[in-house]
Amino acid sequence: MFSKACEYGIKASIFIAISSSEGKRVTPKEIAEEINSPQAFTAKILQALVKHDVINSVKGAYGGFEIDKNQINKIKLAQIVNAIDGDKIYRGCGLGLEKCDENHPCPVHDKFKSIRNNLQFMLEHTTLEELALDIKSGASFLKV
Amino acid sequence: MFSKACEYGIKASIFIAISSSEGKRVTPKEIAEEINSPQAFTAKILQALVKHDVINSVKGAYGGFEIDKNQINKIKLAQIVNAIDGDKIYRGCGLGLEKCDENHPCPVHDKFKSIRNNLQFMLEHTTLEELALDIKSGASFLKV
DNA sequence: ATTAAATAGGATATTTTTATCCGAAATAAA
DNA sequence: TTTATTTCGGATAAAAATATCCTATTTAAT
Ligand code: FES
Ligand code: FES
Repeated sequence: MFSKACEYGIKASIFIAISSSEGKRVTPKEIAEEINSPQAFTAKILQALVKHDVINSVKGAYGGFEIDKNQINKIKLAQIVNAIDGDKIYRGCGLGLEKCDENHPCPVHDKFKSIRNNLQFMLEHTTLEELALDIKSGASFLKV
Repeated sequence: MFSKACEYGIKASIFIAISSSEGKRVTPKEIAEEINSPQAFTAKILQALVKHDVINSVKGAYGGFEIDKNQINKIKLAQIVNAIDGDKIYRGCGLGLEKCDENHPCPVHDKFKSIRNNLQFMLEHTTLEELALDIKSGASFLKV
């Protein structure tokens, strides 16, 4: 469904959101440990998220990654997925035709489109805040 | 969403279904042309579909691939996906946790599960026959 | 200024997926 | 029986995704 890079990106963002809500910046090392991901690869993904203004980075000593506290309830999963995997989830054809086109649909277009719309709606309406809250309360987990 | 191999497998199966309904066997060459896929790679996928009893192969001159005429309305997309990509679509965690587990859910488990269930239902209820009919009538397309 | 800690980013390596190639085995027709 | 055609299956090759490594740059504290 999502690429590994995207999975790491989502989990990392949730962890950064939690830390930022507690006023702490975090390093790629801490993040990788918390979400059980390869550190250097995760660092690359964090760069992409910074470039797309999902998270913020502070260079130098006492630096790290953070998210503006009052942005946490505004950031949607869709932004993260879009920053890393692009919009091929929405634009691409489920059977690999050049593009998904109402006027030249593949055999599963209608059925696929409805599922994809559900996915899109979910991504566009799920905030980092709600996911972070579930982690904090122990209702969900970032690793194992 | 699906692997390339799976996309080719689905499109190939639809084309074989159409040909078989007209009493014709087809070769990997014809299939690859019809679905715009790499021939040798497609042939490998056809082998997997044969092994999983989705399609039938006849070796030797005048041989090729076919589907038992009165099976076309019984074969579900789920069988093809399962033959090629396995059951990781259903079993796997959306965020890459070791397994998708109600008692140890990832942050998107609930939301993801409902979408995945829709997908599963769609795959388990869509037959090769209905997809083949749409191609025949010109309502959908296998390439470009 | 110097130092230590941190991100940025290029280069490279590994693994997985996708794709190609070729010879062996099977089969129908001549 | 010979030949032509076709699937089967193993061995590679190429491309993409994932992962690692190393150096440069930035920055806060001393
Ligand atoms: S054309 Fe294939 S999903 Fe729309
Ligand atoms: S645990 Fe992640 S989808 Fe179920």
